[in-house]
Amino acid sequence: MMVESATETIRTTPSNQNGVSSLSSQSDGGGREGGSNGDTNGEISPVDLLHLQQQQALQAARQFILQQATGLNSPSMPHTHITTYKDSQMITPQQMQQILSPPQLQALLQQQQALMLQQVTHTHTLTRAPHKSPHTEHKMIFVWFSSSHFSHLFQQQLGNKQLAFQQQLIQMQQLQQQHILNLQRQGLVNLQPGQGAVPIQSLQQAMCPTDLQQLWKDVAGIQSTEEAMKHEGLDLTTNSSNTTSYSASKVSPQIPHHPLPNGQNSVHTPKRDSSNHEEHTASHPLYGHGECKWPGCEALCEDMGQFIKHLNSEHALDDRSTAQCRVQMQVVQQLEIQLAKESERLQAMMTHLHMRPSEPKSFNQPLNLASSVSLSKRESEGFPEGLPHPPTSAATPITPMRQGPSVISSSSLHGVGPIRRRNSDKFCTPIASELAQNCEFYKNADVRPPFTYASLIRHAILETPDRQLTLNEIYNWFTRMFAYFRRNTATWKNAVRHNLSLHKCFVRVENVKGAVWTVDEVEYQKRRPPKMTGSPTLVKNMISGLGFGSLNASYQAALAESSLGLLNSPTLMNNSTGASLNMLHVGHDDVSSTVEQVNSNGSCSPGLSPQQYGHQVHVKEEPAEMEEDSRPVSLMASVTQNLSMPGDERDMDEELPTEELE
DNA sequence: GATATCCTAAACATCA
DNA sequence: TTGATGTTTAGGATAT
Repeated sequence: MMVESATETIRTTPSNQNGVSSLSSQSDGGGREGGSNGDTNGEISPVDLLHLQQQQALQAARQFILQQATGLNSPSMPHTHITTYKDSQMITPQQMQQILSPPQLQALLQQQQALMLQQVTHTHTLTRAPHKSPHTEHKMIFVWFSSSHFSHLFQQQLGNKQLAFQQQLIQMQQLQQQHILNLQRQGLVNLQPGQGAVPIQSLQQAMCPTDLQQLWKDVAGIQSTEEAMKHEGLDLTTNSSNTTSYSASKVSPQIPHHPLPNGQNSVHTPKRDSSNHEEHTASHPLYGHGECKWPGCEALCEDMGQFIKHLNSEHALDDRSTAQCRVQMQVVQQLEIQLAKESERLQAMMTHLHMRPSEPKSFNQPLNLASSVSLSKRESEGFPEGLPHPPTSAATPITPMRQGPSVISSSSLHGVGPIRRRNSDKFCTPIASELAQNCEFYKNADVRPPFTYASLIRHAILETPDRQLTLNEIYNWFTRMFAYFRRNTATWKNAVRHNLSLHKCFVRVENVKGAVWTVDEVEYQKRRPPKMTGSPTLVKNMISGLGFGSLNASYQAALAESSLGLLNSPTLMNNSTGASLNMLHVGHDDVSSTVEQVNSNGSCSPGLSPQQYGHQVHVKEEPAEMEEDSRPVSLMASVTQNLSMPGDERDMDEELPTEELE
């Protein structure tokens, strides 16, 4: 048996490693793929991209020269831009993956978009005004001044005065190369020597999505500068004749030029208050919140009419608009490519995770699946909008990686299982919600649930209307809910029996139909170390600082908030009566157990009175008054109870009996 | 390192 | 006698 146990440990450990490695590989792979995207995809010509880059470099250089000629001291000397990645707000690919959720995925896509833009507009940032935040400045390391073509042009064009600038460029170039080499060593950039472009994904971590607008502005700024230079007789465009120009003639015919505002026929009433901006947004995708949504514009327009005028005057068909449109098109294309790849990866992941079909085992004892489902729904409804909702069906699964709850990504796949997962099990993982959300996953995947046997047993019992189960029913619940428990029968059944006998919280009751097991919540809560008592900050820190990486930040916040709600409740904080209050150890099995109990026993079981939650018949060794006090420790339920019964004072933390476990 | 918790394994008892 | 159920002990692993 020990051998079996050992092998099991070995078996689960790799699953953990696989999970981690999959995370890593996913992220890393994404980087590689992203990098190759820009190089190999057929929709965006690498030549075009390179030309675009060169053009941008030239423009930046022109602007730089202009500043030099006009005595402007460039605020953006190379050394001011090249910063170490430690300075940036980088996160590791693993971290990024762990926190990845649908909304975050959206942010990631935006990063992709920003990176695309950066590839096109990076160089001009060298001349950026000093007001630019350092966070953005550090991203300007990837420049393409190394282009020999660029240098050659400068050799021809620049006079003696510009030679100094050229030397500066060379220095910049060297610094950039050094930095790229450093990045290569860090594995952040997969660059071949002499390769001009940096893989998009490699830039990902150095790019802040919030700079997207600024980048667009910068694109516009370059164009404006170019126009200004033309006016000042510094037009160098003729020297870049062999580079891709932004002129309309160079734009591919299939490029959907931005619909000209001339054709707008939906001019609305000229004056509208800001509350109607959403309507405007709906009427024109480039107008919203009283602003022009043209990339990099943000011009304020009071109404649609003004916006139309603005659109006609500022964003007419010219070189700049065409270039911006082209860039935007590339952004979209890149996003589409990336989305396709991510979707494909997601599909592969789901296929992998569900490739093992659940065993065709019939369960002849329905165990309140309906209530479980309804509970699941209620919990899901309780999730903040935007939070990832785990799979509710095997047919439409969501990759566990995206799940906010820690079940799969941080626990199961990490191979810790129900065993020795105190952190998540006690403080973070709401069993009910986790099970509800990942119900199908656990039913189908041979993944060990990250809960203790005691927690699972308790949940199984509390899930039933009468809060009691026979041993066999508990068995069935385990096998029904978890594919993992459909094997290793002897092991876990023994463990179940062991837990039932060992823990005082499980009370054996002689019933009509035989012996059933119930849960003594008081005892169950006694098991919990009196943690997270008092300080809301402590609660939040505990929740957020326990290292369950996959736990969505919002989800953590939600949990913390729910806990805070309880802890901040004056009525709850000023309790004083005895036993029931022991239940309010908010720590332990879960801040969760709070949530979990809410769902299991509180609002989700309308037909069940609080008293029913406790032991019902022939509870051995339990004081009669216990039955009344052994209500669920649900935070919400407690809050509700306290609100509805102001006189029912309960002590939350004080006078908690010391550990008398076992 | 001590302690607590949890898991696993196993032996044993009871009962239908 | 057998299997299910229940109790208890022991040891290892992990986290605090």
